[in-house]
Amino acid sequence: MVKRTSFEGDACPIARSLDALGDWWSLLIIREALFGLRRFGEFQSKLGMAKNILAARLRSLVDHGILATAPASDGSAYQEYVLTAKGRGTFPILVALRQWSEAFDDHPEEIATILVDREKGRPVKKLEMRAEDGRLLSPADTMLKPRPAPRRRSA
Amino acid sequence: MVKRTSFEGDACPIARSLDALGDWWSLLIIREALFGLRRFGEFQSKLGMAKNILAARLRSLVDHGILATAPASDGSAYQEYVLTAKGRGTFPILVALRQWSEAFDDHPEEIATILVDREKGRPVKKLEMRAEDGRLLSPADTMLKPRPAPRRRSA
DNA sequence: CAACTTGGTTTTATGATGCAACCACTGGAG
DNA sequence: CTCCAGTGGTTGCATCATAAAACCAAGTTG
Repeated sequence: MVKRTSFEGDACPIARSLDALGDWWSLLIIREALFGLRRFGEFQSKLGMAKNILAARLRSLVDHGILATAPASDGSAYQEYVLTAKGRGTFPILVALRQWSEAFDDHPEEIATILVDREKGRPVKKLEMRAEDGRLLSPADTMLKPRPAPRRRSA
Repeated sequence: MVKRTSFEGDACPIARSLDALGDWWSLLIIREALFGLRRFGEFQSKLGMAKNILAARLRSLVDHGILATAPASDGSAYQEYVLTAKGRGTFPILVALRQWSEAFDDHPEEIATILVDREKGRPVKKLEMRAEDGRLLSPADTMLKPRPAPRRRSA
């Protein structure tokens, strides 16, 4: 098989995430969905992507439990795509991508929008990694540990 | 053009990030680099990917300023790939991907490792989005604002 | 029911991916 | 110096994914 190597069975959680949303469009679709878009045509016109690709991505996202199809909403007999909890859970990923771009992009002046706290209108703070007790952690302060064996009985 | 639509010129910072590291391998390469890998062969054997793809990805990452080639390190005349500051700055993205998988994966028991605080050996806290003043923010507490116009003189 | 919109699928061309084979250079043994 | 193994790639080819455009069916509107 020459297929595009799926990471589904991989033990690395990063690879597993990428398997679900590591392509060129999925995260952008989710971004628009978080923004309130729900309809096929809305995604298509906002993102300017080919309709067949959009259809394939939406199907994939639904299969992965990131989007769900809702029967209606505005009365019409059409269908909508709404984020599940799993889908909304990608928000930190999007924020991290955004902040990385803001911090390191070679042409930051081309970035059109900033993410702000709705109440104050001020930019949100950079994401920080903290220990359970609240200490700020750098990458070097962390390490990977094997996952503790699950309790042997089915649970 | 039928090309794989680059987002380089896009105004959305998420798209810009994805343009640099939104393919199937780049983030995994960065992950291994953060882990300490530096040599072509190390990446190749650890990730099990084709050498031509690895070469292309490394070149792309170097072009994007995420990796840099260092002349040596252990005396041998070979070359190494080391993360730049921009590359190390992707750490929150990787953590966000990892945590998303930990929180929402359908088969979490297959995840082999957990990210822990080196000092205490306890899992790191989930990433949180906070306002400038420290208030915890949910996605709904945020909004996008147009970037303030840059000071008009070249600066 | 005719025309238009919405939400797709099909077709076809091209770029990306993956594997294997091949090649250049290093470094060491004889 | 020569031979040989290991490192670090590149090149060809087969296959897959992507993109654009054409097509199409159901819903909806007049």
